[in-house]
Amino acid sequence: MREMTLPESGPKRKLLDAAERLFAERGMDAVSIRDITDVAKTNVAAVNYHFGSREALMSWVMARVVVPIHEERLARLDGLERKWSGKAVPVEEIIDAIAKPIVGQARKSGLSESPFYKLVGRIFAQQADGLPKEIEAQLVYENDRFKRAFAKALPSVGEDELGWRMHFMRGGLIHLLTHQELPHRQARGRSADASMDAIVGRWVRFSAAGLREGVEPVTSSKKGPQELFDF
Amino acid sequence: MREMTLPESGPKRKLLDAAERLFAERGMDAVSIRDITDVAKTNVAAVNYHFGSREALMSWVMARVVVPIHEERLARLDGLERKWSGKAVPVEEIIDAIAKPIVGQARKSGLSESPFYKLVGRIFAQQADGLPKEIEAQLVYENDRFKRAFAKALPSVGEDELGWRMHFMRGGLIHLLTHQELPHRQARGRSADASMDAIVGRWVRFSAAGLREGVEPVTSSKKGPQELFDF
DNA sequence: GTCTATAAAGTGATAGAC
DNA sequence: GTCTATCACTTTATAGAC
Repeated sequence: MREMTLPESGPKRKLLDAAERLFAERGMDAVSIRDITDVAKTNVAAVNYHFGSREALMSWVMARVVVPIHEERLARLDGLERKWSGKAVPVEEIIDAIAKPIVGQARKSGLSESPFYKLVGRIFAQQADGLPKEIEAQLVYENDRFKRAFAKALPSVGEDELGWRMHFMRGGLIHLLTHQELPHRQARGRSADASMDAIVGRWVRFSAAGLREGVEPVTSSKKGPQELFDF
Repeated sequence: MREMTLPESGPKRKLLDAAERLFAERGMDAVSIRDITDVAKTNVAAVNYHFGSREALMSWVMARVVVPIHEERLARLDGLERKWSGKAVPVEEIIDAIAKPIVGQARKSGLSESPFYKLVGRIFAQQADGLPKEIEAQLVYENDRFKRAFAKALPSVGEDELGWRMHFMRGGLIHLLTHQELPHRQARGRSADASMDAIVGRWVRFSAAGLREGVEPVTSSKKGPQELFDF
């Protein structure tokens, strides 16, 4: 685990917590420095003294949310690759390693679940824009690791096609995180299991099917040369 | 086609055009009344005189973008249901009816393609939030029509499950519209066809596979996706 | 209808007292 | 380190002249 130099307490920590809560509740653009210092019970100058600017504070907030998810994802993927020792990891398990860390971190977070998911979704939606360069690079590495895992599991899917399918998949996750409440409203009380785990499970299966589109199911041994056109 | 009372020319039209362009280029939150009146070459009071408020102008801009797409979607769905006369419409064709109108309207729009797609994506992302109530109701109706069409094609998929799968599907489309450039960057020059038509085609197939997850393929008559690729 | 001038409130950032 | 006071701007909206 890379250690981030983030304070355990003190005013910096109070500002980060306050900003995170407000960003989650209202969206990044709708929170002023004064809103943050009011909640953190510091003076208005504290943000600029401790972080240099509102922008810099925003970066730290995003980093603090994203980095643990990133690290848990890589740890899970490492684990899977060890478990399957060189062989391709099944698609569903790879996708699981993308989604589960979000649910896990939501519980560890001081925020309630729904705002936390919205915050994470918004951060992923703007695709790391505004994150410190160093962390952006980590996310690029993460994306590459997962892409290679998928490529191994789906050798007949061309590289460009795979990139797009991962893009669509990610979009589904972001929409789920930021607008969890919409399908819930439609399913008035009927819903079998409304927990995030269940919903994420639906997303995993949906995405796995999408990624596998056009790929012949492996019945017993390798089938004939497919030569799928990947438009 | 429902006729909207939108001016063909004059200052109202100039303001709508300017606002649309700026919203598309910079995002809804990053455009001030002054930015708009500067581009429209009117005085600052014009927005409030003609529309009452910045918010109201925003609603009109969104409506003007969304309504033609909405109407073309319904027209296409009507056409498909006529064509298949009561029988279930194939999933790919329904999804096509969701996506194609966006590409069509992009060409009719005065904006260049990329900003137009971003604008549409952002409007869909906030799920009609901020739209006039009347138009929001139209979108709810549209969603219901498409959901019923999918339900007919996929009778073994439960209603809640279908709602979630459509949600994931929509998320993929939104992400595609708002971040079209990301996978393009990965595929440096290799890409076979980078047109929006081709990308939307990829999304249609991805989504169809996701919607069909767990559904037994119909083996009775000619199977396979042969005649479905009309992109 | 069009325009200027201005109100009233908010913004991020900072100088300088303590 | 903490805080107040304030700067220099920007925001939406509107009153009132033309």
